[in-house]
Amino acid sequence: MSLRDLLSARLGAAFATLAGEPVDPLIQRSAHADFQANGALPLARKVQRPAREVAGEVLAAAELTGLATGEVSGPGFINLTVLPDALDRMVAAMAVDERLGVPMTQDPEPVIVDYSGPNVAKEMHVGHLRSTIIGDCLVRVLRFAGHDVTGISHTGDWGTPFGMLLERLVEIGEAAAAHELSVGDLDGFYKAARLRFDSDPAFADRARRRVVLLQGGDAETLRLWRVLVAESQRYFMAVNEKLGVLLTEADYMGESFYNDRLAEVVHELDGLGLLRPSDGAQCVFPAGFTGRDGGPFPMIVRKRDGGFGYSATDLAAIRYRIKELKGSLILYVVGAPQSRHLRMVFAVAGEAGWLRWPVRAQHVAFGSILGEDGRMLKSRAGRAVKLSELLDEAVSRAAALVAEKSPQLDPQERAEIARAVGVGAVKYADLSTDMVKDYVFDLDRMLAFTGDTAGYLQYTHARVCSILRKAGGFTGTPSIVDPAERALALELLAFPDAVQEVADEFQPHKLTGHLRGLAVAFTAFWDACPVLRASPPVRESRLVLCDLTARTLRHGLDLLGIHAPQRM
RNA sequence: GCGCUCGUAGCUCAGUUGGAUAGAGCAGCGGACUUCUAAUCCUCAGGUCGCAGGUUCGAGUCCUGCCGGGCGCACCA
Repeated sequence: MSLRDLLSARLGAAFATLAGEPVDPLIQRSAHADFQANGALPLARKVQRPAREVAGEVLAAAELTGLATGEVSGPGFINLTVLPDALDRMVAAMAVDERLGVPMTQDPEPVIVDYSGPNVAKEMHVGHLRSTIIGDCLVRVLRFAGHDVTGISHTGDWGTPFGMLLERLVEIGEAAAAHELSVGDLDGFYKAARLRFDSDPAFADRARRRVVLLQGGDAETLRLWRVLVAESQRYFMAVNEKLGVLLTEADYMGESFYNDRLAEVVHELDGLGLLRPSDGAQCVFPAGFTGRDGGPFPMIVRKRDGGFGYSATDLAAIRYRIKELKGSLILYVVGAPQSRHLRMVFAVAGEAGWLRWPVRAQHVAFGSILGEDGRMLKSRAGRAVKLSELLDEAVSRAAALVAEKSPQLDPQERAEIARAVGVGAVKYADLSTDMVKDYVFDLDRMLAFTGDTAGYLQYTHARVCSILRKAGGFTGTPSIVDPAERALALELLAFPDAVQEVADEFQPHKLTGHLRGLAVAFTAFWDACPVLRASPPVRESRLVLCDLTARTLRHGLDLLGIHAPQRM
C-alpha cells in the first residue's frame, strides 16, 4: 500500500465512523504539509456543521500513531506531516521490493488493446506514432499492474484499394514490388498505383476486376495479396524494432481476418431485428445518433452493392474480442476523429447484447498531429513525415549531442545512447501531454534535451548510476533527515500512485509528470546532499535513496517504453 | 445547422470526483563548475485561466449562453 493509500485508509476509517458511511478523505500532496485531506469540507456541508469542527473530530478519531501528525488548517483542511520513522520504514520497504511498491491488481482481467493499426502498402506516418507509442505504454502499464493484456494491431489489409495495389504489383513484377516495399518506399508504391488508377481507364478496369477476384477468393490473386501483406508487415516490424515497442508479428490481425465472420455478424444482427434496409443498404440505427438532416444516423453494415464496409469489420472485431478472446476491457487507441464511429460500434455491440457489463469498451482518443501551419497533417495531402525518417533524424541528432558531450565513451556505446535518447525524445514528447489535445509537430522541440524531456530523465538516471558505480555497494538502512532527502523520499513513495493512475485512467502523461517531479527532486538532493563524501551511516542511507531513484526512473521509463542508459 | 473536442504566462503545456497564494519547461534578465556527470542548479520577471452570467463557504474545474480553432455528420477506411 502506498503512503497516500495508507493515509487515506486511516483517515477514511475516521471519516466513516463520524459520517456513518464511507467517505473519501480526499488526500493529496500539499504545499502546506506533506499531504492534505480535503474530505471534511464536503462532509461538513452535508451534515450542516462547521467544517473545522468536523475536521477536528475526524483528526481526533483517526489512528495516525506512528505514521503522521495532523492539524486542522484554513477552512477545514487536515494537514498531514509524515513522521520521520514512518518515512524511513516505508522507504526501506520499497527498497527491498522488486515492484517498487506497485501492487498487483486485486481484479486481474483480460484486457485487449487495439493500437498502431497501419495500412498495408502505405507508409507509417506520424499519425501512427501516437497510437503505437500510447498503446505500447498502456500495454506495459496494464501488464505490470497484473492484467492479462493482449495487444492487437488492427491493420488495414483489405478493401477496394487493393485492386489497384495488386494490379500495380502485377504491372511492375513481384520482385520489383517486394523490393520497393521492403526498403520502405510504401508511399511511392501507393501513389504510383493511385496515379495509374486515375489516369488509365484500362488499369482502373483491371483494378476493379481484381477486387472482385480478391473477394471471390481467386487463388493467384490471394497469393499476390499475401506478398503485399507480408512485405508490408516486414516493414512494420522494422519500424517497431526502431521504435522499441512490444508488438510482435502475432499481434497483427488484419481486417481480412474477419472476412469469414462478416456474413455471420450481419445474420445475427438481422436475427435480433436490428437490421433495417435504407437506400438499398443494410443498416443498424443505434439510438441517439443523428445525421446532418437531424434524422436517425445509420451504421452501414452491408453496402448497397452487397459489400461489407469497415463498420461490419469493426463489429465483427469487437464481437470476436468479447466472445472468442474473452476480453473484459477493450481499449481502442485510435484518433479522436473516429470518436463517433467507435461510439456507434459500442452502441450497436451493446444493442446486440455482446457488450454487456462487466465487459467494457473504451475509446482512448488522441488528438491529431498538426503541421507548423496548425492544420491537420494528412498522409495523402502532400508531404507526410515518414515515421522511420523522423526516428533516424532524432537518433542522428542525439548522436551528435552524445559525441559532443561524451567523446570518451566508445562508439558502440555512444550509438546505443543516441538511439535511446533520440527515440526516447520522440516518445516522451508524445506521452507527456494530455493526449486528447491536438499536437503541433515540432522536431526541434522534441529533440531539445533540456527541460521536460526524456533526455532530462535519462541524464538524471545516468548521474545516479554514476554515484552507485563509484560507491561499489552498500548495506545500509535509510534515515531521512535533510529536507532534500525528505522531498525525494516522498516523491519515490508516490510512484505506485502514478502507475495506478495510468492503469485506471489510461493517461500516460500522469506518469511522465511524476517521473519529472522525481528527477527534479533528485537533482535538488544531488546539489544539497553529498553522497560518496558523507560519513558512513549517512552515506549508506543516501545510497539507498540513490539506488531507489535509479530503479524507479528506470522502471518508470520502461513503462513508457523508453530505455535508460547507465551512462550518457 | 447538429454533434464531439479544445481555448491557462510571449511559446509549449500541467493543474487529481470543486479546495488554501493558478504551477512547470522553453525563450528573456542576473548568478553558480579546484566539489559524486553543468544534457545541471539558483534568482528575477512574466496571468482579465476565451467572454458573460449562474450554482456556493469556495469555480481554471460544475451549469447556461455566446466567441474562436479543430474534427465529424450514408455506403472510402
